[in-house]
Amino acid sequence: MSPPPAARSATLARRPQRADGRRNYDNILAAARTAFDEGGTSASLEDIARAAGVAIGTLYGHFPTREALIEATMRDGLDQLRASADALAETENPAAALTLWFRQAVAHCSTFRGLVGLLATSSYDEGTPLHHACVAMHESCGQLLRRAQGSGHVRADLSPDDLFTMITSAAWTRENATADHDPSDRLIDLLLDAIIRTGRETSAG
Amino acid sequence: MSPPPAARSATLARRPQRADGRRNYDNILAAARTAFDEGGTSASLEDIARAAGVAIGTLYGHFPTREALIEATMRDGLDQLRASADALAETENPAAALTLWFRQAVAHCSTFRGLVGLLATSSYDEGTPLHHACVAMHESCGQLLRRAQGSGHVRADLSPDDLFTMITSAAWTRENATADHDPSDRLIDLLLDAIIRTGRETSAG
DNA sequence: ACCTGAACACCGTTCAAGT
DNA sequence: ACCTGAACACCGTTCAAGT
Repeated sequence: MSPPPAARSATLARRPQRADGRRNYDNILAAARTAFDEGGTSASLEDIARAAGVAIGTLYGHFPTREALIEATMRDGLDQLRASADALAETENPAAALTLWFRQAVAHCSTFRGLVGLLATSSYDEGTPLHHACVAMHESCGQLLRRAQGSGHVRADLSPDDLFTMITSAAWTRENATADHDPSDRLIDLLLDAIIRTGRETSAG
Repeated sequence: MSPPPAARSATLARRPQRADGRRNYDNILAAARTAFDEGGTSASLEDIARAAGVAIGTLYGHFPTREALIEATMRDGLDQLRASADALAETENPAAALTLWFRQAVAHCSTFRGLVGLLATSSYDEGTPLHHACVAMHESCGQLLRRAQGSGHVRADLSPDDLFTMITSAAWTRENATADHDPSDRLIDLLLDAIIRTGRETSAG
């Protein structure tokens, strides 16, 4: 009765087989990155198609929804973020690993204006293109958090979800920052201060 | 050479003198509150005009920009928030006053989806309709913060701007919450934990 | 398998004409 | 002073026709 697994990811963009399709796909993605970078995730799709040199129907053929296009532009970056968590989980100082990854995660989530809002709503909404990315981020949060808590440097009552909320709220603050005034770094310091207890057991508890 | 004070607030909506205009103004405001409540601050202005029983031109006549309309729907609420800060500044427990007002401020800033984003960008952008509200909030932050810091219950390196950033980030988190999952209360607790030091000097330091 | 662009729907905003 | 609604511009989205 339930839909096959493929149906869940039916809205996800896939790089086409044919050479001309792949070229268009890549051009649209490149144009989208530029447009989202300048105008946020609500940038005009017609402008993106025009900049990519394709008809608007071609854009929709590859990316059925705006969110699918956004997801595709972020896929590599979010894969990198997960890889970074895996690598940091092997380093010697769990608290330092957590704080470093926290800052990386905030940077990734504030890549485009509007992105973090999508991440926040995708987190508990299965079937959205960005849901998978949110699950991956939760897993990375848990991975680094458990180790940091095990070493006694991070308050034990903190959940991966708490960490995710802190990251997205800081990313939203950065998203709204201007060159003149960016309170996000200070907010990150305050948030990390709230959860990290330095100078406890030095290492292997 | 600089424009007269009136020019600054030229974009602010004013309740008209004539009876028919005042009736339309009030109807538009009521319709806007309903629409923003349901669809966020990007709700259709044509729908609002229709619900208010006026032509679209009438809406623009009273509220030259979307932001002016949003500001008008929030004016009373934000005045109340300032009055609440003034009242709480007279109570005996400065730390309790600060935490209580913090929660009230978060609630006000998350009245409509999209509002807090406007507040964040209006904060350092003079001439926007909501700038005055942001200045008022900063003043309330400073008022309650100074007293709480004076009593030794709040870390001394915290600025009114830090507090404002914390409030908006929590409000954004609430804005994106669903009935199933609202991490904003927990985030508020973590943020307040980060700045409040309970059990120090009990009262008059 | 993929591309095209006309067609439709919808909305923001302005403004000349009205009372 | 205030109201009206047609007019224009712009964009999202679909789909029949093409290669």
